[in-house]
Amino acid sequence: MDNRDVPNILHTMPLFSGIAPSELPALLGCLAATQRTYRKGSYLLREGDAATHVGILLSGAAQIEQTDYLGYRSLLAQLTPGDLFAETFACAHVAHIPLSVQATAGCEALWLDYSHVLGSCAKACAFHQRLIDNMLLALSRKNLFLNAKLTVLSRRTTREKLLAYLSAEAKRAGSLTFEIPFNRQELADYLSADRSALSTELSRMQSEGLLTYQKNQFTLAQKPVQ
Amino acid sequence: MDNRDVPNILHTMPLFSGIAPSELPALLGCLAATQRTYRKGSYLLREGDAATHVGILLSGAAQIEQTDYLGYRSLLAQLTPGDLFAETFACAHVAHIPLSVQATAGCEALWLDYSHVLGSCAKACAFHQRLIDNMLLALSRKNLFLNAKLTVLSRRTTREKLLAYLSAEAKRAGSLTFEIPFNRQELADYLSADRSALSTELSRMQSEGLLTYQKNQFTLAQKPVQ
DNA sequence: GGAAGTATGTTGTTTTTCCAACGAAACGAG
DNA sequence: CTCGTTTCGTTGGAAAAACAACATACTTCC
Repeated sequence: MDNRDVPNILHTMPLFSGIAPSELPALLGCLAATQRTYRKGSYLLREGDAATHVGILLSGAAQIEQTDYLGYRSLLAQLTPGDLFAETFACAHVAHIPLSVQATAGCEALWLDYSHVLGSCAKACAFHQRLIDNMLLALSRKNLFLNAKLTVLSRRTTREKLLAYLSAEAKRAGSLTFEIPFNRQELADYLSADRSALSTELSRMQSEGLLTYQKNQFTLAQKPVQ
Repeated sequence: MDNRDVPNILHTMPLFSGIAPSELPALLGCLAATQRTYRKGSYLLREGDAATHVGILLSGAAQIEQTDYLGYRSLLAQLTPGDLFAETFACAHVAHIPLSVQATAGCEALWLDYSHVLGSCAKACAFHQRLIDNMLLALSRKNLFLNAKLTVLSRRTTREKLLAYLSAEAKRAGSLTFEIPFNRQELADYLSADRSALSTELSRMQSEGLLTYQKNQFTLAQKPVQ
């Protein structure tokens, strides 16, 4: 792949961080990278396809869908340029992709052969190793994110979910006072709860002295002495 | 590390799968592996420790604990011999471990320096690459597991959680009839629901014709014609 | 076989959440 | 400033889940 052909967006992707733009063409060559264009409505991946490649959305938009055994479809994610997809299945040696990726607009995707990602190239290039590091980084970060969300969602009541979420945020901020990146509706969605019930629970907790808040700024009360 | 000193359990660990027992001593040397013994009650890792190493529990038992910002402790996992721990933080380049690992019995652990895991060794050994592959495999498998659980837990009602879980199991089994690996209490725990409410919901769904079950064997009804 | 223990289902009550609807406050555009 | 829009809190009734308590299998172990 010629230097001029390397899409700009790759330079800002976490997957290629630490790799000089000048090295990218050689690396993409190593990886047997191929680029394809898709029309709106066409499929980048179909359920059952072999999980041999890692995809990168370069431009346009696409969405990930899953169909359960009864035929009900659900939307798992919206992809925007720079997003990686299908990487988990390639890494996990899953034979067949259990979901579909459909273009919601005309789009372009770059495909990397996972066996080339993993197998060190004949030239044993240093940036190849960096790529693997970045891949491990991406997977483990996603892991941490999923774990954090799971810790919250495994609580049963809205109050417990809130306390789990807020104390995690306090720990991250290193302070009992902190801001959250969600508005009420987004927080309710994150906690899988109803927005109005969430509002009610929050004001109840405030009246009980568990916490105080204004807009997105929360302050947790100290742990009561036991 | 001498051949005789390689703990047997390593030979059956996914992390070392595909690596011949005869190669293990050299690999462990590459990785600067060190072994330590811990007394019951002592800590293998304390919150705030640097995340530079990956741990493997060789014998005994330990548990992973987390303390939230208010000082409440919660138990995250019980470790048994062969379990990997702290690997996500090392891979994710998290500076400080946000949890503690305490020995619940006398135990032994093997520590691998993550920078050695990643950096290919001077000898560019083939089994080193296999190790990285295994690490990616482990992380992505965990990822798939967390994702599956999250898909279920993000449903709000017990009925929706059940349908999400059961249809995922049906898809995995490739049949509308399948067995689940949980008893009722375990299923309730997995779904973050109450066992008796779960039982009630199951029999209600059966009476509505959504599914049938005996013990752990479930059969989902066909999707109703729309 | 029988006793003890475990797993599952059932029932009625209490608690919590959902839902729909509304009002107040904040915000932005014209 | 005013009008529309969005966000947030509040309310009351409906729905769902939790909870406690008990009944009924099914196991296991002696």
